[in-house]
Amino acid sequence: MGTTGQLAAVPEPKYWHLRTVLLRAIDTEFSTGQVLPNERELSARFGVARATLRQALDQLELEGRLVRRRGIGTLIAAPRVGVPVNRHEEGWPGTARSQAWRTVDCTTAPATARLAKALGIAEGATVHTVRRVRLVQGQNMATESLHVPAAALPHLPGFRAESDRARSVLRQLERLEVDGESRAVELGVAEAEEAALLERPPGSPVLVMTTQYAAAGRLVALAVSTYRADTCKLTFGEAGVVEVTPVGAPVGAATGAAAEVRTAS
Amino acid sequence: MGTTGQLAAVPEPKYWHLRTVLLRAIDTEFSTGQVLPNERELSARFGVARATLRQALDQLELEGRLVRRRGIGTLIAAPRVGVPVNRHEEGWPGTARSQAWRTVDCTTAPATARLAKALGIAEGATVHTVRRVRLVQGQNMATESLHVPAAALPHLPGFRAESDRARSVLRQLERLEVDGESRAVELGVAEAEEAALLERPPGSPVLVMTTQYAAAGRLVALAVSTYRADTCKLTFGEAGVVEVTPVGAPVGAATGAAAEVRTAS
DNA sequence: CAGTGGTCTAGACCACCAA
DNA sequence: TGGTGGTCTAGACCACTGT
Repeated sequence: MGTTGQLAAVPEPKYWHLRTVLLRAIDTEFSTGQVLPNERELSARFGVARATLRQALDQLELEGRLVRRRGIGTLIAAPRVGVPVNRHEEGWPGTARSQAWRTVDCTTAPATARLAKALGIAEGATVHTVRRVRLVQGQNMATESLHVPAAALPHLPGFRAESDRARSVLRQLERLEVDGESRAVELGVAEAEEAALLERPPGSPVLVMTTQYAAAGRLVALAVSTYRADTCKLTFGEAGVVEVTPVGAPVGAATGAAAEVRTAS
Repeated sequence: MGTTGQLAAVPEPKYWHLRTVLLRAIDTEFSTGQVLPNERELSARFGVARATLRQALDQLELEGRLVRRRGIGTLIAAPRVGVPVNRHEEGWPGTARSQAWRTVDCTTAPATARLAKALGIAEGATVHTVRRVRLVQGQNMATESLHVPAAALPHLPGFRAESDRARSVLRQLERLEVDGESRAVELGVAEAEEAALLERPPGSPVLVMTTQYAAAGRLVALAVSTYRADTCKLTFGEAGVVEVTPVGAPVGAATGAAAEVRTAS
């Protein structure tokens, strides 16, 4: 970024060209955690309006390359964290490192039309909903709403305090023999409470993962998880693949490198 | 949207409030394919600058609720298409409905440092790369670069024309007994050629899926796929889950409904 | 051609943070 | 308090679309 940033007259928009220039600078002249010059200076240096510069920064932030902090500055982001979303590794309550999840609250209420349809139950049927937050490296990385029809948990003890009920629901769920899950992943934005739980402003991009858990041919749970898209990379592992040794290196070792192939090559 | 759009003094930004108002209008007063009033009229109606209105529309477009077409207008988007990304259903070359993929080109070249690391092979080793485009309902929904070390395809016939070579690589790949795959999904933006293949402007959000295929303990292929985030919802099915009948409805039937649970309950 | 969204500008003020 | 990013404005011009 030593140049004064000449922006030749090109057919592509200025902000896109700017993004490219900045991206190269990030890759070659900066490292994680460093702060970029402030927006007013950058826009002056490149001879564009601040709004145009910000459009370029918006792109780079969406790509997870920058983090902007009000009052602080614009920093180079750390590479995205690979977050395993396999039930047997992380997702299912109580399994192994389940400390990663922190229960926020738990409600028991009749299903709305929407929820009933998604769970394949009658509208108004009782459903337990556990909201949780997933912590990765001490950071809130995801929120989840876990919906479980009361009918799927026949042995649930009677009324309890909210935190106890949440525990009970999760424990009962563990005992079911879940024999399959089907998932969907799409792009979304964090709204009010969700955004607050993720410690991000409303409108922040998230990866929305919808998981249906089946046991004995029945749909026993529906989880809707929202992962911070800026810092997360969802990884779907298969037990069969991990730990084998390919031509040169273990498959696991290549996992990190694989995601970087797309850029520049 | 009958009101003149009073924007009370609220702690939240105008564009976010606007988004909420527009979202409700979209849900209640418009249907797929309808065109919204133009930006200048909308901004006047809500008493904000056009740039502010556009910020709200940007959000709704990111959520896949709107489609903006230059020269035409802003339309209500169709619900996202669920795209199966299971190897046995769609992903693997030649399997079942493989007509869905159209080969763009095929190159054979020494691996760059980056690619070599991701494939676990030596830098400079020969790698076949097949670029394909995935068609869903006649639309280009994804691009893919499939990297295969030449060493993994010992029986590949000698030199051929490009299109023939692509076919050969895919066919050889089918014959391998792939016994596992591991995936990662993250948010990205479409760059130049990629954007062109997806028929979207540069900078459009995409879901980047990185898949490693293993056979006999070796990493035999690396696929980097970019799916249009505006119109795609990636679905990961499991053979075990589909076609069972839960309490009220088949699991499959609930798949579409599940994704809508997040909004408004 | 007239109408649409896409880009860009120059400036203002606000909310937040560190010192 | 001074500096940062976040929001908002009013206006201009461009690129693309259909008639």
